[in-house]
Amino acid sequence: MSKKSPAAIERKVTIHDIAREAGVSVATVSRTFSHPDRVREATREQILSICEKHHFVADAMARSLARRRSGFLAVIIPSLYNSIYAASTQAIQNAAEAAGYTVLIGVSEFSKAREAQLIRQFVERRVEGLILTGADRDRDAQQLILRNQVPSVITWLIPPRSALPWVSFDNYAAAAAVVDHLAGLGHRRIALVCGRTDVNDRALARRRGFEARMRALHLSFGPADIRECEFDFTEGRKAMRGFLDRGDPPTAVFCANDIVAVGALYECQRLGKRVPDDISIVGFDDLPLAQYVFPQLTSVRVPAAEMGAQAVELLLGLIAGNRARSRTLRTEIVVRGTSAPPPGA
Amino acid sequence: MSKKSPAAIERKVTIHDIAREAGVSVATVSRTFSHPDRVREATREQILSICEKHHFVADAMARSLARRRSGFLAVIIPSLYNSIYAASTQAIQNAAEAAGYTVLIGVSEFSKAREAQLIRQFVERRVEGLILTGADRDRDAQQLILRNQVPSVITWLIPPRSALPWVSFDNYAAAAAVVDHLAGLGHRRIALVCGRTDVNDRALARRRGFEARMRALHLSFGPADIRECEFDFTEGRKAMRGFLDRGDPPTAVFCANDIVAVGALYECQRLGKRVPDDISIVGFDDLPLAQYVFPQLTSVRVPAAEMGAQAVELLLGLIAGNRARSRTLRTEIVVRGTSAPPPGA
DNA sequence: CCGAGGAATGTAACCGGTTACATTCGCCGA
DNA sequence: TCGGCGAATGTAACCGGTTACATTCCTCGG
Repeated sequence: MSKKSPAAIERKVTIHDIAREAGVSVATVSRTFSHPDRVREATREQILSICEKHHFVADAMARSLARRRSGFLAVIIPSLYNSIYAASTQAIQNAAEAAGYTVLIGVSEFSKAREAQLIRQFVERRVEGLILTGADRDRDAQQLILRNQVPSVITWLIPPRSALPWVSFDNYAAAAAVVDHLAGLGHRRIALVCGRTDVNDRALARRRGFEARMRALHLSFGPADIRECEFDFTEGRKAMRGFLDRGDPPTAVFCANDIVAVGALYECQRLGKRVPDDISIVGFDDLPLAQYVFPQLTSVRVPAAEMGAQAVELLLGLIAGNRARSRTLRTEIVVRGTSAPPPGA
Repeated sequence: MSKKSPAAIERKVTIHDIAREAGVSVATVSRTFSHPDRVREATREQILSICEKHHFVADAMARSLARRRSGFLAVIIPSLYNSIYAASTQAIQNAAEAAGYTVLIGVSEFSKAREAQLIRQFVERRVEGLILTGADRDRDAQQLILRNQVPSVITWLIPPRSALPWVSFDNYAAAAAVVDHLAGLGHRRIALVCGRTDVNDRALARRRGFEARMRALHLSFGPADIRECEFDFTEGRKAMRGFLDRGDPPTAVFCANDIVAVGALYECQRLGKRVPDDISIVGFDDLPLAQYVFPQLTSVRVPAAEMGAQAVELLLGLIAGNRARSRTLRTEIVVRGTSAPPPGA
């Protein structure tokens, strides 16, 4: 139907063009989209058909500016590689989408500087809300959030004391529960492999939980029983190797991350150590991966998707002006094939 | 220094506020950020210190509108769970960031409708460039891209014929190479497990490559030798079970995805089939996971990060008005412990 | 001493929408 | 017949920046 116009030179069509062609004012065109009920049906249909004809797509940036609402929510996660964040991020996406928001995803790569940069970018973009991972961040970035009063929620950690609300499970308690599980099976010598506590406050919380419960149960452990490393398969192997090389290796190893746990498991198998007969291994996160290995990995299930969804819910409340009500979610140990009583028990 | 003003009522500070306080025009304030060299140093420093004092953060949306440049690049991937996309996406992020762009990530969840919706959103946001996965998409969405002349690049697939340029490896050839590898080891009965070819044109390309090379080598195969399924561990187990239950199972199984391959491997181990002695398995993507299992998985390495980086490079060229030069990247079979000559060879 | 010319800054239009308020218009009841 | 009222639409300011062009102010050579 439509005669081809010289597409090459065609400037982007605006509501002014539409208004001119329809013989109405820009206000009417605008209303056709924003408040259709306030435009007579005949007018509306005529305008819509002209828009159709020119493939008009309204400029969301201009709209955001005029409405003083960006329509953006942002989330910052440490890594795309660890698929545990996929679950929470996807849940965030879905919940945000349902509420009409677009989600900006920032990946900090465990760097405070990078995270600060992302936060600044997001504030510049005037995100309406922000979902953060952990609570340990650059001072200026934190100030930026507070001063600009960007509604924010902390996830993956219950912050010790924070100006910001949270939706998270309790890393400290979850780690302590793993110690209970292993001690309950009869283990006395339990080692820990966790993330780098200097750049990762979630790892720190897990470590503290482990240490506290070990002490409470009068189970002795020394510096050699605790290893910090990146979330990496090879690191898990190395850590396990380190334990096994000792004169009196632990009978159980708690890896505060499944990838590391699988690395540890692999190393045991390579060295002829039977899991769980000779040594028990417990992971954390309950990634799909935990079920892919043989024997399947005992791990701590974390409510990632639920956390994401609830974080958005809380955030929407904050944006609407409600008071913040932090939420603590439950974790659960999924006992599978890598944890059993110690040898000779 | 600064006297506390009633923070609660404080409206967001704009360049007008800054200009007033500094006794200059808004143009000078704007220039202080956009063209610092065009402002006298004394003036600039005074303005900057006032900005500092009020924690002024320029509004990126207003800036985008005025400059007619959103500063957004967008990428659409099918899933966050498959960590192979993490690598390309991260590379895209880094390259885009380096060029001063912010990346919008869209997850289509293998749905054409969802993808179309994302594309529309991105066009509304006036993204300056778009990185797509595959070439099989909603007609209207495709039209939207073309008519609005959004610079775009297709990744993960070399499109059969497309108006859009691509940066990808060759799924068809890579699958054929796997057949060569297995046939070279002496296998004659080779089965395939691949993704759902109705919603995934990358899976289709792999399947076609498999079929073509099998025929070229005069290796017979029937419908029972090919299974399509989701990228899922359990699906891999089921598929392998299906093959093993037959009277004459294949001696090699090519899984066009590592997750599925690991599922297949797991099922073999569970049923007492030795890999690779009794049966060979080859995966695709060479995820980190491939090295986590025992024996380690033979798989096809795909240049995900390189693809992402080059896609951005091409995109930046397109945005700058250069002609599109599609690029084809190389894949490589990484031979590990799951592929060997068939029994009795 | 004067005018040219460049540096610094100001003026105001503009980006593409939204919306408060004003205006127009038709209909209805008094 | 007329004022009032609500629905439909128009007018124009505004969102918060950018920038072309104009203006002001110096410096300096002739």
